Amino acid sequence: MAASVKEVAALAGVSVGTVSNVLNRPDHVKAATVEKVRAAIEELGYVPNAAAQQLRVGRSHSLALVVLDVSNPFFTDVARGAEARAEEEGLTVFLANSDESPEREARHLDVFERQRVSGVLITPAEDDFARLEELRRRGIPVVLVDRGADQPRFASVSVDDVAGGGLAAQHLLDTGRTRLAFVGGPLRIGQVADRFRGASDAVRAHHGGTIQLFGTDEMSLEEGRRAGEALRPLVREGRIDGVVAANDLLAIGVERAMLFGDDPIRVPDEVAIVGYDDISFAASAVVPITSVRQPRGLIGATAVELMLEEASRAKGEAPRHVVFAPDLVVRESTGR
Amino acid sequence: MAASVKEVAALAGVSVGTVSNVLNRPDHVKAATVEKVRAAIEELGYVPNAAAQQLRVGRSHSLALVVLDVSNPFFTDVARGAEARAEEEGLTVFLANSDESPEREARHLDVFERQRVSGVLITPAEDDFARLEELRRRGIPVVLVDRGADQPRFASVSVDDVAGGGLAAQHLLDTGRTRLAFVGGPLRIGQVADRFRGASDAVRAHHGGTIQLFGTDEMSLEEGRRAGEALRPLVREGRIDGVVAANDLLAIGVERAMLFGDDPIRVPDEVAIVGYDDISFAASAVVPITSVRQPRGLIGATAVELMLEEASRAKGEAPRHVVFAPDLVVRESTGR
DNA sequence: GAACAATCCTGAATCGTTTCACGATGACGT
DNA sequence: ACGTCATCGTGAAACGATTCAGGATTGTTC
Repeated sequence: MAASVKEVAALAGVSVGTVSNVLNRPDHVKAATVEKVRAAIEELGYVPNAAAQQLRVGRSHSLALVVLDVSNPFFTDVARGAEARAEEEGLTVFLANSDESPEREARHLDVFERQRVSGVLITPAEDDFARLEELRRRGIPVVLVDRGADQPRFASVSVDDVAGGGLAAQHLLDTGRTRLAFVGGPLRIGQVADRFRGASDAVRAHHGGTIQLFGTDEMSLEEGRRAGEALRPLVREGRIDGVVAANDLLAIGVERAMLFGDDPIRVPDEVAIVGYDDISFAASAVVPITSVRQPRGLIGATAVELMLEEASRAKGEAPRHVVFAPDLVVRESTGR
Repeated sequence: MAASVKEVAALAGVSVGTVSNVLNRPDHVKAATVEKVRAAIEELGYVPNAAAQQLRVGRSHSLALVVLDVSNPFFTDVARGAEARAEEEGLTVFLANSDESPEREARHLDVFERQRVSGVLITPAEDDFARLEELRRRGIPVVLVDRGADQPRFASVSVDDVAGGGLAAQHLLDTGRTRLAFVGGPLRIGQVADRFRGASDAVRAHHGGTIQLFGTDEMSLEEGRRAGEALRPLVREGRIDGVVAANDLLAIGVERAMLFGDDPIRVPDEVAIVGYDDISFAASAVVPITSVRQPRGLIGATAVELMLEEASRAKGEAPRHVVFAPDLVVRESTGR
C-alpha cells in the first residue's frame, strides 16, 4: 500500500542508499539529486516506516510516561513539560495511564518494552520495583517521577513535600495564626506524611504554636467538607485559627464547610486556609485559596533529562536524584 | 543487548521458525519442545521486538487517539472507553494531546503515520480535513470523535447536542420554570449553538415559555460568574426562573453568583440551574447541579468499533455516523 | 517391512530502512 | 596525459520476526 524507499528510488532513478542519504544527510548528496528525490517522495506521498527504521537502528525515538491519572492536572502538566523537553531531542512521548492499577501499569510496561522505548518515566502505582529493575537490567532507563527520592537504585525527580508542608505552616504563622489544624490522610501515603511533618516541624520551631492532625480517608472534596464540619466548633471557640490541607480538594471542602450553613465562619478573618497543588479550582474557589505549588512542567522536563543521563550512565556512577522546592501562591484565603 | 528469537532458538536447540511457532501457534508444536523453548525464553528474558513484528506483518497493533485536551474529563473517559474496546482486539491505544493546536496535532499525526498505526481517532482542532483525507487515502482509517456528524467523507461518533439542549430546557419546563436563560458562547462553537437551538426549540414548543440568550466569551467558571451577576436582578424581578448553561463550569459560576454576596438568591427555590457535561465538580457543587450527561465511555468504544469497520469498508459503502442521545442527571439545583 | 500419512521441525525469503566499503566520475596540478 | 583527490552514488548486508514449502521423523496399515 504505502510507498517504500525502493519505489522512491526507482521513480527518482537512484539507489535506495541515496534516498536514505537525502533523508538523513542531505549535504552528502548533490543538490540536483536531492531535488529529484524530494520530488519523487512528494509524488508518491512517501512516509518512512518507523518500524523498519527502528529495527535497523535498534532504538525507537520514543519514551514512555506512565502516570497514575491522566485527568489529574498535576500529571498533565508534567507531561507537557516532558513533551517539550523530549521534542528538543527528537523524541516522542507516549502517555499511558495506569489508573493506579498495578495490572494496567504492567500491561503498559509490557507494550513499551516490546516497543523498545528509549526510556520509561513512571510514577509507580505500588512500591514494587521488581518489574522496573528488570526493565533497567534489559537496558531501558527508568526514572521515577514524584517518587523514590529514597530509592538508591533509580534516578528520580520529586518535590520536597516536607519543605512544602513547612512553607504552608510558616505562612500561617507569619501572618499571625498560631493554632493550626492539618487536614489530610491517610498518613501511609508518603506525600501526606511528609507534608504533615514539614508543617509540624515549622510549628514546633515557632514559640507558642500548636498543630492538630485531622485525618481523612481520602483526599476528596467531600472528606474536606467532613473535616471542616468537625473543625467548625473548634474555630468558634478560638482553638483553631489556621488550616493546612494536604491538597486543594480538601482545602476547598474545608472552606465550603466554613462558609455555608447557618452561622457562617468567615475566611480568612476567622480561619485561614492553605491548600496544596495549586489546581485551577483553588484560584476560582469562592474565597480563592492560597496553595503550595509544585514546578510541574519542570518536573517533566527534568525527568526526560535524567532519562538521557541514565542512558549514558557508567556502571559505577550512582543514579541522580533531583528534588525541587515548592513555592507558595498567596491568595485571599490567608489574606488579612 | 536484548535477546532475539535467534538466541532463544540456539539455547533451546531448535530453529527460529519453531520459536515463532511456540509464540504464535503453540498447538502446532510438540509439548516437550514448547517446554524447552519456553524455558529458554524465560532464561534469556526474551521480549519480542515490536518493530520487527510490525515490519514483517505490515500493521502495528496500535491505534491513535488524538484529543483536544487530556485534562478534560470528557476526553479521559472517552479514552478509557476506547482502551477497553481496543484491548479486546489486542490493540494498544496511543493517547496524544493536541491542546487545540493544529501544529501539535499535525506533528502527532506525522508520528503516527510513520508508526503505521492501524487507525486514528481524532477530535480535530480545526475544520480542516485535508490532512485527514490524506491519511485515509494512504490507507489509515480515520474516525472523527465528538465532531463531524455532517462530514459525509468520514465515519464519526458524536452526541446529539440539540437533543441535549432540549433535554435541559424540557426538564426546567416540566418542573414549572417557564422564563429561562441560556448562558454560553461563543456561538460559533457548533456544540454551543446546537445546545442553544435545542433549548430554544423546547421552549418554543411549550405554551408560554420564553428563553433569553446570555452570551459568554469562553466556557469558564469566571465567565459563568459574570453572567450570573448580570442575571441576578432579572431573577429578583421574577423575569428569570431557570438557567440552562452550555457547560458545567458556567453553571457552577452562575450558581456561585446567585448564592454569594449580600442578598443571596436561593437555588433551586428562586432559580433552577442545569449544566452540561456532568463533570465531577457538578455533583460536588455547593448545591449539586443537575447536568446533561454524555455517554463518554461508549463514545470511545464506538470510535474503535467504527475504526475497525472503516478498515474493512468496501469502496462503495458510505462511512457510518453514530449519534448518541445524552441523558439528564437530576440533582438539587433543579429540585423542589 | 514397504508404502503412506501424519506430525513436527527446518531454513530461507521477506518486510523497509540504514550503513558502509567501494566503484564511478570529474577536477586539478604538474 | 597521468596520478591524486574529492565528491557522489551504489548495492549488499544487517536488524528481528513471520511464513511456508518442503525435509525428517514417527506411526499406521496391509
